[in-house]
Amino acid sequence: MSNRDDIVSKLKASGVTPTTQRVEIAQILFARPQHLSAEQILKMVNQESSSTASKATIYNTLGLFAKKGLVKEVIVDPSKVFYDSNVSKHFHFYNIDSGELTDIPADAIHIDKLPNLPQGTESSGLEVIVRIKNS
Amino acid sequence: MSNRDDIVSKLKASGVTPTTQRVEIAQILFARPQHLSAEQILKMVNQESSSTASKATIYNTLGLFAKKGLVKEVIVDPSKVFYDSNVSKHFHFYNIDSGELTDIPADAIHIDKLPNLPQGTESSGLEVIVRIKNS
DNA sequence: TTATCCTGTTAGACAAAGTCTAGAAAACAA
DNA sequence: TTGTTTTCTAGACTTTGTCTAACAGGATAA
Ligand SMILES: [Mn+2]
Ligand SMILES: [Mn+2]
Ligand SMILES: [Zn+2]
Ligand SMILES: [Zn+2]
Repeated sequence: MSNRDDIVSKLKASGVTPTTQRVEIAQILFARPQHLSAEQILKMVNQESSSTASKATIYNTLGLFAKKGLVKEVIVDPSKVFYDSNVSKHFHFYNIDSGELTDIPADAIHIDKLPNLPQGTESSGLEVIVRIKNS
Repeated sequence: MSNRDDIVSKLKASGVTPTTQRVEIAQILFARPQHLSAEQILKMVNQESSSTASKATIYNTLGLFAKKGLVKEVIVDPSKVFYDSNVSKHFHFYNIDSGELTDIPADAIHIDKLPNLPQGTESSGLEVIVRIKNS
């Protein structure tokens, strides 16, 4: 998924017009499963890449990707959102000392008995976060 | 737990000097199990109360209460932290449409098989968030 | 071709949450 | 009381993220 044509196809398949900026951002994100903040992506686009993108475009694009299901927002740190390029079911360790976010495979946690949702609502995602600290 | 003396005892028991401002904030928080943001508490202290407190004191106090285990920070909304006056084990629904945070009793979810923690780390809390939306 | 339209990008102003600083006020100890 | 420490405070500051209004550039119509 690091090939430029694959990225373009992936965006098209999700109904996202593959502009220069979006393809740049997607190439960074989809190079491998990872957790990046908007600020990190902004820096990466404007350092390692040929083309550039503004802050507004970074946020617009990440919001669009999230809406289209291409990335998942992970909210574990009050100071910034992480964008996760792995959208398959999995959970997270969050190291509160280092700020490091790491994956827990879906099959490493088993949840039986989920509660009934409140009236008039439907599920929009299940999150499990194991906060850890250095010992 | 709405009695002023009880609040003072509770703070002392946790090693927190019961100053005027801390007792005010604690009275609001511990009146019942609830989820409040720093801004909400700031407003409540300066409207419904005899004494007042500054923004810095609200944040200092909430940080202190969290460190002493009197409240639990709940991070589900990227724009603000919720302070939970219920520190016993339980989980949360977060309605992304309304911003409402509600409790899931501990016994409504059963998790067996928790993953091994990464080397050199220890657990600091397990969070389960069921994101919901209005249907 | 040229005008018009539409979508996306942009700089930078703006908003909101939270942190920090330096001085004032309380609380405390002797 | 006097000296010492802790707490409180206003407001400047930082950071993340949003908004606006202008602009670019490709598609399309005439
Ligand atoms: Mn924020
Ligand atoms: Mn509960
Ligand atoms: Zn992940
Ligand atoms: Zn709760």
